[in-house]
Amino acid sequence: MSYSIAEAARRSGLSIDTLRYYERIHLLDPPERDAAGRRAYSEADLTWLQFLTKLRTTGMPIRRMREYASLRKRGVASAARRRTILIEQRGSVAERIAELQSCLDVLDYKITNYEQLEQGYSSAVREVTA
Amino acid sequence: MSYSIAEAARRSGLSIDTLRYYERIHLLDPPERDAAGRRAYSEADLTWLQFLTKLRTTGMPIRRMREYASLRKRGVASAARRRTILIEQRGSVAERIAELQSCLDVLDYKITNYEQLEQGYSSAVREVTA
DNA sequence: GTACGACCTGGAGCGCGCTCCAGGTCAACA
DNA sequence: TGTTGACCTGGAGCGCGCTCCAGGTCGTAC
Repeated sequence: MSYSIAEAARRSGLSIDTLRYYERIHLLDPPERDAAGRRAYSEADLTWLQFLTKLRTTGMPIRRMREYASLRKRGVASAARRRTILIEQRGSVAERIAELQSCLDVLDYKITNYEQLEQGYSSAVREVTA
Repeated sequence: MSYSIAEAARRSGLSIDTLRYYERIHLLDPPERDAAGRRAYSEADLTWLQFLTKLRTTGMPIRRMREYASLRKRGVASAARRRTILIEQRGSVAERIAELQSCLDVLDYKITNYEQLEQGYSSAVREVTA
């Protein structure tokens, strides 16, 4: 089973342009081509794309994804290095979550203030007009 | 008490250039100037900068921060609208946290696999070489 | 009085991650 | 046979959020 670029885009959630772009920058190996020279993405290509989008969502820069991609081509020998990259990324995601949590607290505090203002608590005015 | 731009940068964690940039794009009202025409940031300026950096950390685009900033200048009348913006942002932060959590799960799964590989579980090879 | 360092301005430049475009090929269908 | 539509290529362009630069002004220290 293989997929046209449109189908691969639909399934991966990336745009057609982005798929070609990822190939150009060696994030994705060139997929097979059909008789007419059109890209035919394999199941494995899609799995890899899915993982790439996860990495992207974590905020991993493309340059780092490329490093990971190139290590992957070197097979099992590169497993330790790849693991290190993932562990680092896990750390940075955890940090980011903590950071967002703290922002969430600030937002909650502010929102509460606005609500108190709405309810006529004059003590909230100081905060809201600050 | 007022602060030089260098001091304000140090305290806010933003660069000097960024402070001037924020002023230029009306995220920050022009601070007072000292006798020599140099910026003199007030305590209130710093408080606002601190809040701005929180918003930025949540991923709020600058255009939206500008909207918030301009509402703030309109005083209490704009409080409801500002509250709405913050509530929306809280929602998007919560979503983002959830998304990151799910990425964390994927990373953990992958990392576990790499560790099993290291320990000689051949069943992990399939995953790692995929 | 001159050297220094912090600050000023307007404007150009940059890195990132796409996104769009022109001009072309090809297979399928009316 | 002609038109459509999906796909191709190489390369330019874009929006974001800064970041850097040249050339200038001030106040202080020697």
